[in-house]
Amino acid sequence: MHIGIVAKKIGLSVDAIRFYERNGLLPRPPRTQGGFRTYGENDVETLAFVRRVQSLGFKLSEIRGLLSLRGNRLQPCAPVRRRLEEKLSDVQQKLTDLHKLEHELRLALRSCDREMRKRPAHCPILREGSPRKPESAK
Amino acid sequence: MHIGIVAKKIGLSVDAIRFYERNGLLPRPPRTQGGFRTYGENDVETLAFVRRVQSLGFKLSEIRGLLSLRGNRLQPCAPVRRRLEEKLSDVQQKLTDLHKLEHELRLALRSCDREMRKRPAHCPILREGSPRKPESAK
DNA sequence: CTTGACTCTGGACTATACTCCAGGGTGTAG
DNA sequence: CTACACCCTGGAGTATAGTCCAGAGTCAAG
Repeated sequence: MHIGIVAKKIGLSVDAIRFYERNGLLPRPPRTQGGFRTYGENDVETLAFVRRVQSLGFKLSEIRGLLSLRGNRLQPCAPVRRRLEEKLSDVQQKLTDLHKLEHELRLALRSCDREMRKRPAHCPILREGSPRKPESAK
Repeated sequence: MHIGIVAKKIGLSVDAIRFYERNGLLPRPPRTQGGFRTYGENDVETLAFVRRVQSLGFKLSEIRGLLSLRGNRLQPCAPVRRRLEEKLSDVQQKLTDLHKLEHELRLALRSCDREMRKRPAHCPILREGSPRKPESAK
């Protein structure tokens, strides 16, 4: 299979596949005399695996680590589990942060609303520190 | 005030302040004969504002927009409100996405756990597509 | 005036995950 | 054999928010 076929099969760009190869996410495939890459089914599966764990929030650098586990004859669950747990706790941290942010935004909106009813042309958010004035006093 | 003092006051690096200036987040201050930037209190306030809205999740490019509102004599709440709402809905979208991701990760962990009890050396995550084998059949 | 701390500019570098390009070569159907 | 689609390499570019650097100049105290 030439690279374009593989790209179509898994919904990646040709460039992305070559990029993965350069970055050690896909082994260097055999070439034709002319230098064209020739892929087999297992390459397609590798790429599918990459996509899947990427959708679980793993970065390419982390996926490299997973792929090396995958290359062993024994495929122990434990290290994978550990990585999944780490990722889960990252996600939970982000959720916490975003919840806080949501709260902050709601507070800001509320302060906007209160002020808008009274003095709609004096936004309390904007007035936290005012811009350089044209040299009025002193 | 020289740049270093301002940097210390608001907890930014000197480089960051110059970076903000280059990117239109801070007006170009007057200079000494020797070319040193000289800042006033309003610059400190502007920078404090930048930090604050940044902590609300706004990017520098968005902050530029807010700053231009801030420059008006009238400081209408409505456009600020609109931006806050947009940001809130972005955050909510991200929360939704992350919740989904959390769910996916839990599923993956569970499938790992089930398998680990039975065949601890055959991770189901890794086995979704297997690596290139040394040319066995065909 | 000397010294030491500070500041100036311009440009390169960081990480992430790719995309896009030119200028050339290859594969294959007809 | 000729098209034409496809592929090759290497390098540049994208967005984000800065950091770090060299080499030079400046400020303020003593």
